[in-house]
Amino acid sequence: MNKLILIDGNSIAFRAFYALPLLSNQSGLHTNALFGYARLLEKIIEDEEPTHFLVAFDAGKSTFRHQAYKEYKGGRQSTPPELGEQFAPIRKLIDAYGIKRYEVSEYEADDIMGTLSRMGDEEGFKTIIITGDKDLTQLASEHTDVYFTKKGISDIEVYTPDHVNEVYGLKPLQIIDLKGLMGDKSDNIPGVPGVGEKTALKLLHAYGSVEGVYENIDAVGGKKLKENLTENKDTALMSKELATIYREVPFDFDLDSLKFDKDNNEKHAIFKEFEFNSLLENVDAEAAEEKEAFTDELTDDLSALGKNISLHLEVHEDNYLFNAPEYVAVTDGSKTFISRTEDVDTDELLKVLNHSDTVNSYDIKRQIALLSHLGIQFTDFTSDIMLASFLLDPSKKIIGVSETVQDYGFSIDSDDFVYGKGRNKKTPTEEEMISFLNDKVMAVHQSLPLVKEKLEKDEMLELWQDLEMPLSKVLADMELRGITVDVSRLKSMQEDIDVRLKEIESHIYELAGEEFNINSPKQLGVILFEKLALPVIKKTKTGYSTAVDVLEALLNKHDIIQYLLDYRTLSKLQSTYVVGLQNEIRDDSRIHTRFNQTLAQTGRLSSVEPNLQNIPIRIEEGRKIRRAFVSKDDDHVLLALDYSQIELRVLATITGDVTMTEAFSSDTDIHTKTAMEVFGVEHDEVTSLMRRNAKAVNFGIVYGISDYGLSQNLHITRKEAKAFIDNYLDSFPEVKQFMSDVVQDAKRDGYVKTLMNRRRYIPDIQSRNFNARSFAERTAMNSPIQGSAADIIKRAMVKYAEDEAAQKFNAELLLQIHDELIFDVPKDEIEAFIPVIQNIMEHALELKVPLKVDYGYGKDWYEVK
DNA sequence: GGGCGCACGC
DNA sequence: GACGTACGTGCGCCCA
Repeated sequence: MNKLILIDGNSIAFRAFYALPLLSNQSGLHTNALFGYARLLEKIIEDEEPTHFLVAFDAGKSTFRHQAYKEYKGGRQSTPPELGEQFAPIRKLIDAYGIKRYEVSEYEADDIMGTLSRMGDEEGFKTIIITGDKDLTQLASEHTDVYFTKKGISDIEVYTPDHVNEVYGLKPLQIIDLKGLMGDKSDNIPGVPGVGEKTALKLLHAYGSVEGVYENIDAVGGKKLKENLTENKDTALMSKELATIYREVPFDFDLDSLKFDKDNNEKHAIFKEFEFNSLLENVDAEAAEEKEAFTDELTDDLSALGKNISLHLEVHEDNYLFNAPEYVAVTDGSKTFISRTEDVDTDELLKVLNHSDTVNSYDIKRQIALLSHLGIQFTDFTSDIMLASFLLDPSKKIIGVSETVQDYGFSIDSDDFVYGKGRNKKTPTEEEMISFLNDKVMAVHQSLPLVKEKLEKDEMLELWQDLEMPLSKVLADMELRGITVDVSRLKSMQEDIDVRLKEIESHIYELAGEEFNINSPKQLGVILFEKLALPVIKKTKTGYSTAVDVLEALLNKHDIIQYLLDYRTLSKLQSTYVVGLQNEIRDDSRIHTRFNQTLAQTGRLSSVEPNLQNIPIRIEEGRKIRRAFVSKDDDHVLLALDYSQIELRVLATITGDVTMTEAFSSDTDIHTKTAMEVFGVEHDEVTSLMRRNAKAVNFGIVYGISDYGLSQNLHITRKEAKAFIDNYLDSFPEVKQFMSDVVQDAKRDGYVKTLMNRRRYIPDIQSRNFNARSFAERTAMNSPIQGSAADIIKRAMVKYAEDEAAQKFNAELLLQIHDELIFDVPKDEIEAFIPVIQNIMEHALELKVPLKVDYGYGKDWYEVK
């Protein structure tokens, strides 16, 4: 039987809001009404199993009732902002459930529901109306129940005609007469003065309706009551009319279009956004029950698979470099091979891979490394779902196959669910793994066409196929190769620093008058700002700030400060680098970092375990760490090549700024040139201070910092910083134009893009919050610059790997540090190799200005400067 | 185990 | 005037 659910959208929102304490999610949105709503929807869907569903909202401020009586619904308290902000998300929530919603000016939700319930009655539907408004009970009928939410929203009172009779001794339609006589405070319906519920019911029991009361007015007892009734006859009749739900709203849709399918929804994503963790678990559990989604044929014969396959090697640990795969799964979309790794014939597997037309996967870099554990050298993957997903929206956190394929409508168990987390960690049985991996590899396989379609639509197919995928293979090589580290150099540094730290420590204790944990900002704060009573410069959320800039401001106030600064520098070196790096050296005397290709919003890479993109260089003390990174042997050297001012060259290209383009074309020092323009002086008049200021402004442009950030860098006021930026923009009008254009683009499209079409979505560009919007604007301005620079060096890496001449050399790419590449090169090839790689880098992408690559080489990373 | 303060690079 | 201000990684501390 058809079952139609009609929800009174606004009424339930209010009920849910007042029923629950004020919750909010991490982005600061209040979510209590939303949560109550979601819980109600869950309950209704579970208990009632509706076939048709609609949520009706009040839309118009002026309905036909207002025209009849302008005070209608007057005097209502205004909606609290904490609830107001939830109305739009509530609509989003309803959409995510796949539930239709409707609102129309002129009519109220009551009228929409009244009309639909009439239509339902006529067509033999069972209809349930859910509301927090008793007026609606007038709609109860043989086929229509009215669910009234009492205190809270989960406590429901069901109004059938019988129950209306039990409660009021009336027929449902007489509710209108009841309101006509007694009025309704909440809707500002007046009714008859002096007539409350008791009197009204008495009158209706005797005379049936408002009209009946007046037909028998002489029989009405009580002088005052009769007088009131007589004097307010018009009001009573009007009140009745106002309370009458209109059941002939003209719709441009029929009941059929309200069809509801509980399995067709996007609940998972929306629960995540609102942080409804308890509901999320339900969704995951449901998904687990339905895990027979892919009931496909398992085969133990790899060679039985077709030519278009997806491969997935599974190991739970993050670090694929040092953990061998436990299972191998391969599918062609209809037959799937799954086996424990030790039972796989690796020769057979390699043969199958080599003879396939296409090999699809999720995270091919990981797969390449895992294959190498099996002695299989295979890199010829044709697609990578993970990389695609990242390109489609880099703000989406890449977690795993399950979370990614969710976007393409596949619901499979998450890794966290299968392997457990924290104290619930578990080792799944082989049977569980086979079922899990079958889902996983099938979901990866079946996502591919959808992924490609989206990439095509967003014009990123090329970026994916010709840049990110080949880059993944280059990065796999680099990770597997590692960089040689001379542990003895770190050991001797460690001993040296240990001695010096102890020495500094004793000075600090002496000056403080007691021993304490210098590494604890909390304890240090007490010493400095309470015991030594130094002035508090800055506070953090949790107490006194003891950051470098604070300490520097206190330098001349107390002798302890210099020791603290030295201690900080040395202990950072010791813990993170000298000791930290030793812990990462493997049996091959090398460090194997991993590059994350799907994290940084701008398209940059990042590096973990360890991070080799932040090895000290600025301070001599720290720079010595680089002595530990050495060439593979005495016949090799390390070669470092870095792009000079790549971001500003990109900026010159994107904006077409004439002055800047000219400066780069003639290889002028860009910071000096900037100073000349900003300060309006000749070349020889640029002081070192001017150049430093200009350099900081350029830095700000590249990284998208605010006037505040610039003021902090230069130790000037925000006003002065703003003046610098304004001067800069006036000096480079094309840059100024670009900055305003790109913000407009972001507003229009919702995203900005790089020279190679990499996107970054900027939703906050529309924000009413000044800070959020300002930040979004700077992001819009900066992302194309930094992102294009990332595109360029990535392209250089790929071109290098694909360049026949370059590959003839025995050079090995070791590291990428945003604008720099580090190679290990045979000594006898170095002179010949440099121009080849330099040329590749400088022509990775043709800009309007030349790209310039500087280089240095030596026996270790310190020497390459 | 997670949040925070801090510091390193680009 | 708004009130927190490039990104990312990793360390030690501290609290649960």
